[in-house]
Amino acid sequence: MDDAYIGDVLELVAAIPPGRVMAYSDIAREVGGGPRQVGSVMSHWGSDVPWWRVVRADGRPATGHEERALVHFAKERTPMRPGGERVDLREARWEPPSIRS
DNA sequence: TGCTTGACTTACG
DNA sequence: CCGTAAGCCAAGC
Repeated sequence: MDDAYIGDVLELVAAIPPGRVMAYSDIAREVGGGPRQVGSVMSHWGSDVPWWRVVRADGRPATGHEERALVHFAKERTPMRPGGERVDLREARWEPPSIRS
């Protein structure tokens, strides 16, 4: 768990556009490591980035932050599934532009 | 060194 | 769709 890794994760999270989200597994595939590591980084150093734009694989917000995340989702008009508890990943999932040609 | 833990996933029934 | 079980990666004790 080095600073470079932490920086990569936070940087990527900070790059997620409003109204869009990324799953822990998505971030893990981008920066390396596993989803749990990404979760660990977020829990320790994610307080100053748009953490609510990082959701679980099923579209539910991070454990322990469901309520606060929903407020932000409503404010950003994030596409939600019927029921409003989970993000509609099909619509809101964001792919970093770093894939370049 | 070995076991437990955690902002997680995926596979199954 | 829901709950359970197993897999995973690294850190903490």
